[in-house]
Amino acid sequence: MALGKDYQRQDCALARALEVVGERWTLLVLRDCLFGVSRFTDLRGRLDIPRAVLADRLATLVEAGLLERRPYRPGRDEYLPTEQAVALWPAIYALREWGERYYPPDAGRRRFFRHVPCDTDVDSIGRCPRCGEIPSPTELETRPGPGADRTLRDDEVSLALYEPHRMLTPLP
Amino acid sequence: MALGKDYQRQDCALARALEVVGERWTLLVLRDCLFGVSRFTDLRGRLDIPRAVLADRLATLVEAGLLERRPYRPGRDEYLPTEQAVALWPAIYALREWGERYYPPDAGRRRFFRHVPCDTDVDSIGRCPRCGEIPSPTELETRPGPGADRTLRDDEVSLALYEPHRMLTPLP
DNA sequence: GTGTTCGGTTCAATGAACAGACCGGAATCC
DNA sequence: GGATTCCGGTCTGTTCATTGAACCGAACAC
Repeated sequence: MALGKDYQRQDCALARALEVVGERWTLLVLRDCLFGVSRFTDLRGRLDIPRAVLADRLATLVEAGLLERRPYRPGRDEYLPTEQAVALWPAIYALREWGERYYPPDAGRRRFFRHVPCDTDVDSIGRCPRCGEIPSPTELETRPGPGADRTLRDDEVSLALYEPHRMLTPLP
Repeated sequence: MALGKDYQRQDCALARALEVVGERWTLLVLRDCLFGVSRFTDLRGRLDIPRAVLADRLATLVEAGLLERRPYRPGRDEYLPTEQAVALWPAIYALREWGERYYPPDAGRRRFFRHVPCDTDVDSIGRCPRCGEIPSPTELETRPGPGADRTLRDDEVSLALYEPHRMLTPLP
């Protein structure tokens, strides 16, 4: 979100949320983090986002408590989603579903999410039709649908996501 | 969303959705439209948004098919949410809930939503505990909670929303 | 040592957001 | 019917975020 990332004088939970995750790129970064992407270079490879902006968004998210920064090798850090970021999944999923519904590819859905314990795809509100629960992403596996365009991206992360992948597990 | 409102080369329903509703102010405008606000001046009074930006967002939303522009008097138009905008409610609600949970006022929740046919408040995933359904906003009534700050705004719309109000009915 | 990759920071240019002035048509006041 | 007000914008100059490209230091790889 551009100029003035805050919404002063808005006594509203939505405005508070958007102050944290409403900036450009932020939700896409979080989506990838929930998929299991954690390194600067991998995020860069998948989102065509300027380095400076990615660095800024990651720092903002760490400060806001959505990501935890942790070295995975001396001098190299990775960014892992906290519980607060995981709690954002229903909102991300709802936006996804809306986009999938109103802007569908000709070939069909772009992506599916399966509730692993029940071996069942979740429905349009993110509920598992079998157990009736709304699973956390930790219990979901994602896989591409017929509408996925496999020619669009050839970075490592996107290639890995053309196969089924358990969410929140390291990628690629 | 600022500069470059599109996300090229992202084969992803979330990116599609954010291209439409991810710009700054857009979700707040839609939230108010779903509450029942429809006129330029009323939106201006409640969101401290520059006129030019509001005009731009409304035009964009009309073109995208989320709002319908309709004269309510010769020369004066109002903006009414379409079904596509109503379908965005689960996403807006999920973001709201996340904000309400992680950035709560000391006094408690800012706002409640009641499923009118069941006379029951919906839960954190927007479900009515009584009937088990996820109601459309057409069946919801909103009212302020103990965390609402009644001193913050004194525009007509906000004053009206300090009383219970059926969503999608004209306001103020 | 030399080269490469990673994870950034710095920089100038672009363009969106902002506050505030302006403006035209319709209704209202007198 | 003439002046005024209100509504729904547009226009203007300034501020600030985003962008792409260049740069940079630390850690390996050989």
